[in-house]
This record gives sequence, structure tokens and C-alpha cells, in this order.
Amino acid sequence: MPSLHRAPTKGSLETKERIFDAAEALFMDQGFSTTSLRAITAKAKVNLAAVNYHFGSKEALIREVFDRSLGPLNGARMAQLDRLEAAAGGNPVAIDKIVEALVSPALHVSHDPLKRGAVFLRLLGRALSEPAEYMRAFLPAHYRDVVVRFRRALSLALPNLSEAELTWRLHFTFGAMAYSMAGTDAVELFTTPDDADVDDAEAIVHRLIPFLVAGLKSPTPKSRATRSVEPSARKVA
Amino acid sequence: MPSLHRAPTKGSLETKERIFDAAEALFMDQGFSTTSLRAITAKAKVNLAAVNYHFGSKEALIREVFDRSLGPLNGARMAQLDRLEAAAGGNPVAIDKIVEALVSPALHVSHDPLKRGAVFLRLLGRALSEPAEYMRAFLPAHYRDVVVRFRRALSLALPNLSEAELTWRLHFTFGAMAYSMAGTDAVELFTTPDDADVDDAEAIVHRLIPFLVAGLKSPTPKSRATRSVEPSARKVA
DNA sequence: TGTCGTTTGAAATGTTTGTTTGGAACCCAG
DNA sequence: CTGGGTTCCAAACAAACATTTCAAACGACA
Repeated sequence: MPSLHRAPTKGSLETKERIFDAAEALFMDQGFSTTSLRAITAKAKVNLAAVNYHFGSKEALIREVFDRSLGPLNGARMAQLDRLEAAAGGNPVAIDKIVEALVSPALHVSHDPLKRGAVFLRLLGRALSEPAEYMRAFLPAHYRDVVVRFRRALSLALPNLSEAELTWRLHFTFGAMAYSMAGTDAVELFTTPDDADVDDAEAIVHRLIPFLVAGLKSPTPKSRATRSVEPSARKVA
Repeated sequence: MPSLHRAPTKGSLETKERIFDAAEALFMDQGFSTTSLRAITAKAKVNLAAVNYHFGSKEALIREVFDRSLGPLNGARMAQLDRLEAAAGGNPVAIDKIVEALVSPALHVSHDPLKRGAVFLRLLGRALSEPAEYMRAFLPAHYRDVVVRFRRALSLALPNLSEAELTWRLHFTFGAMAYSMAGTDAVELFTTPDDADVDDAEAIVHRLIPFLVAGLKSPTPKSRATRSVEPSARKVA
């Protein structure tokens, strides 16, 4: 096992770091379960056993990679919301500012502002559809606080929205956000010959925010008599 | 190989159908690459070799399962849009009707109206994050026509929206839609003790449509001088 | 310099994957 | 009843997988 009282001596830090970077890259465009340790160690140019030595297991490696990415992201989100609430005194924060605090940090996470945020959220998209138990387990742990904080802020800014209504709109918001940044693959479906800036993170943000704000502020649908309209026999074939 | 000129004799149809159903169910909450043929045949209570006998390979099975689900869904979408356009004569169709034609069929696909549409779209979400080559290949084949048709309808209904702007809003729309129906796992993040109707497809539709319509109709963001505002040094930590 | 804890390397472990095989069981026409 | 086509089953296959083992190599400290 690695020592706890002594700093590593040789290139061990480089090795662990190389594993980390290679794993991160491969997880992003191959998924977690699908990426083999052999692929990781080959890309990192280290021995196969190095992963189990430095991280203990593949699962632990996944967890660490994921934590390191998600921690700073949600930290930035909350910090930005903190600033907004402090500036607003006790008053509700403007909705577009709240949404911006939620969306924009996702694109500035990690080192390079371009291409990185977009490519990282693919990681999150994959995490949501991973079969593994541990995946669905520690994802809520990271998001619980963020959701609570932003829900409260939006609830204040949109006082005439029921709690249930807000829940759904939050869900739609996260959906559009995750998908639009994660789906580098899927965008191709919608592209026409003209448009170009698929990778321009800044452009995405400034188009996504108005879309979401409008959705959040939209008038609540007429309550449909609290759902009594019979089980609604399917209308389409 | 199976005969082409003669109907199967014994329980072969039942077998193939059982494999089909088991595979569909398992793919939905485990993903494609992650679901083993052994798991499928065990659930279907058939022999392991039956898959390769009836379908040829695992890949072929995946393709067939996927096709059978996606075909009717997109067929229903286009049929509903057809009806709307016919009723409107040459005039633009109302936006909320267009969105409804896009969203609501997803919840009525296949046999049981409840729970099925939601659980199916998880399939699509997974397909988008599958590493396998063939997965990303035949997905656009199914969606190309749908996207073209709905894009044109929306373009007519929203004449003062640029093509690029429309592309992005379509993307956001599909994102919110896919995520909100696929994310049975992720919804738990946003739920508060009160709300209940997570599985009520009809309720989702009537909350999602106004959200999307508002987003689509939202005023275009001020053009930011065709993006000249310097590379925008990241604002958040 | 010699020793000890730390890190690496190559090989082997046992499990799980998709696919193939050869024979038994079955149905229906001749 | 017999033969040919069809379906099923138990077993085996090779390949890929995560993980373990053990000896060699290394750096720091006495």
C-alpha cells in the first residue's frame, strides 16, 4: 500500500496522475464499465497492475475521477449563487442570474475553458445511465446540496409556482442543460450546413439561458381539475 | 438457419418473442453493452444459444429491439404532425400543437400507456452514450426524417428565428424531453416529500409542453454584436 | 554502503464475455 | 413409418476482463 506518512519518492506521482488523466479521457468517450483497465494503462503507458496499486480497484478509480470533476463544478455553482444572494440582500435573485449560476460553471470547469466543459458533461450523462450500483449512489451525494440551494432560490424568485410544478421545471432544466452539453454526438442530428459553433461553450450558454428562463417563467398550465380526465385512452396508433 | 418459406412449427415463435421481451427489459435498465446474453436468456428462460440461433448475433438483437421501439414512435410523431398540417391548410401550425406531436407519442408507444413510454426513453438515452460504433450509426437513420419535418414546421411557426437559433432550441427541446422521461433514476434528486406522480405520463406531458413552448418562443438573445466581446475570460473560479 | 519501504514489471489467477459445436428432440410431408 | 428440415439443449470454445502474486528496481536514510 502507499505510505501515509511519507511523500512518494520517484515518478509515482507522475504515474498516478497519468493514470488519472488517461482514465478521465477514456471514460468520457467510452463510458465507465466499457473502458478496460488495459486500455487505461496502455494509454497512460504504465503497467497494468499500477491501477490496483494506486487506487485499489477500478471502482475506486472511477469514484476518484468523478469526484474530482464534480466537486469543483458544484462548488463553483454554489459560490456564484452565494455571491448573487449576498448582493441581493434579502430580495429574490433575478431568475436569469440564477440560471446563469447553474449553467455557466459547467463550461468553465477544469483547465481549458473550451471543449472541456462540454466533454466533461458527457461524463455525467454516462453516469446517469450506468448500471453499476455505486454509480447511482454517490451522484446524489454531490448534487443534493446544489439542488436544495437552487430550488430555494428559484422558489423565492417564482413565488406563484407550486412545489410540484417547480420540481418538474427543475427536472426539465437539468435535462436540457445536461443533454445540450453532453450530446456532442447527438447534435449532429439537428445541424444544418450553415451553423458552426457547436464547440463554442460561450455561445451555448447565451442561447440556453434565455430558453430555460422562459420555460421557468412560463404560466402554469390550467390545472386540469387536478387530473380527473379519465385514464386518457391513447390517441395515437 | 431459420426457414424462410415455412412457418415455424413448435414454440419457436414464443421463444424468439420471449428473448425479445427479456432483452428489451434488460437493455432498458442496464444498457446494451452491459447486458450479457446469459442474463437475457436466463430471464427469458431459454437456452444460451437461442439468441445466436434466432438473431444471429448480439448486435443484431440490439438492432432489432431498438428498431421495433423507435419505428412506431417516430411514425406516430410524423402521423400526428401530418394531421396538424393538413388541418392548418398552408398556414403555420400552432407551436404548442407541434410540441405536443413531438412529445406525447413518446408516452403512448407500445402496449401499456403507463410506465412504458418513460421506461422506453431510457433506452434512447443509453443509445446516445453507447461506445459501440453501430449504435451511433443507425440512430440518426431513424431520427433524420423526424428532425427535418419538425424543424420545418417550427421554422414556419417561428419566422423570426434564425436557422442557427432554431437548431439550438431544437437541441434543448430534445434534451429536456429525453431527460425528463428517461431519468427515472435522476428524478429522485429533485423530489420533495409531497409530489407523487412521477410515473404519470400524462402529467409529465402537460407540464413539459408549456415549458418547451415558452422556451421556443422566447425572444432571441441580443445578438452580442455577432460575438466580438473578446474571448470572455472565465468569470467563475 | 547496506537496508528498508515504496514502486514497478511480467506473468498467472479465476471469472465472464460472445459465439460455436454436435447431438437430441421435435414436427410434418412422403 | 421414415427422412429432412427445424428448434432446442448441454457443453465447450477462445478472447477479454479485473485482480493477484512475486521478484526486481528504485530512492531515501542510517
